[in-house]
Amino acid sequence: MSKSLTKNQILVLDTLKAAPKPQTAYSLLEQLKEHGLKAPPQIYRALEKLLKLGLIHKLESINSFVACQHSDCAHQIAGFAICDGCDQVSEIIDDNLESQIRSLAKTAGLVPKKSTMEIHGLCHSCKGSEA
Amino acid sequence: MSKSLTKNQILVLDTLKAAPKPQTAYSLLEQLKEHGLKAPPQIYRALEKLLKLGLIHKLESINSFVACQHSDCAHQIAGFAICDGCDQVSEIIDDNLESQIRSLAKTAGLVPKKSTMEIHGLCHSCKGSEA
DNA sequence: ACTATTTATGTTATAATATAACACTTTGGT
DNA sequence: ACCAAAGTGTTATATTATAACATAAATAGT
Repeated sequence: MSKSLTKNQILVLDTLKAAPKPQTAYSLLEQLKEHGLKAPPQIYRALEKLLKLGLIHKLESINSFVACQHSDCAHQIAGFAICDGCDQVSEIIDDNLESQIRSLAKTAGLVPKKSTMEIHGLCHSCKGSEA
Repeated sequence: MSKSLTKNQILVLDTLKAAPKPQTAYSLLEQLKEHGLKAPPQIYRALEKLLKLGLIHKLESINSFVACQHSDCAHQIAGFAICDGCDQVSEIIDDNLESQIRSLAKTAGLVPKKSTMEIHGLCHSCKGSEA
């Protein structure tokens, strides 16, 4: 029943898992050309499926994708801390965040389905080496 | 000293203020053609300035822009509740959210600069009229 | 096993979003 | 008046994402 992934989906997921930082669809395509992938839809379709499965996340603010750093975020609400210096991203799962979001949604009269939370800034190491 | 806005900036801001829902750069351009605007950079440049002034916000998850619903969000952290049914957006300013974000950033070892928080779902009215 | 249905594939083309670069003008400060 | 900073108009192009179509593979129902 736990349908296994297809070749393209595995290629994309493995590339994301191996990447040190978020990748755009086109950078994935570039890397996967040597594996026979040729056109954007092949990437976008795999990404779409992986997103639905909660195996990867899209960072909306930088049009990029990362592998989920936890086992499976299918129904979790995650936050992301993104360093604008080195592009390092950490995924934050936090119960408070989740309840906070529910409460905000309620205040706004919205039945929440999906949410994105992305914090940009500088990590300590990049902060240190500023001009 | 409080530099006033230029013609293009005012056009874009007024259009956003008058809009019932978030607008893309290109829909703004379309609407402002009758006022003489002709090319994307004219819109994007105005948007960039208005963002910097905190007079508008960008909704990263839908590549769209809204006028700030408060006086001036220059240094505030705002959340957005977006109805996927009718595109209605409400802007949420919440002290808890702000401190939550600071705390998450701290946990991730990040000095925060800017953040986005967007909740998608259905408003009560759209929820009611579902299939 | 056969058939229908769904899901994925490969491909070409194009849509939608955003910026680079350049020549010129306006604005504000001293 | 002069300089510097910010804005303008314009053309071209980069980047991100999807439509559409023909085919193939996997899944499920009977």
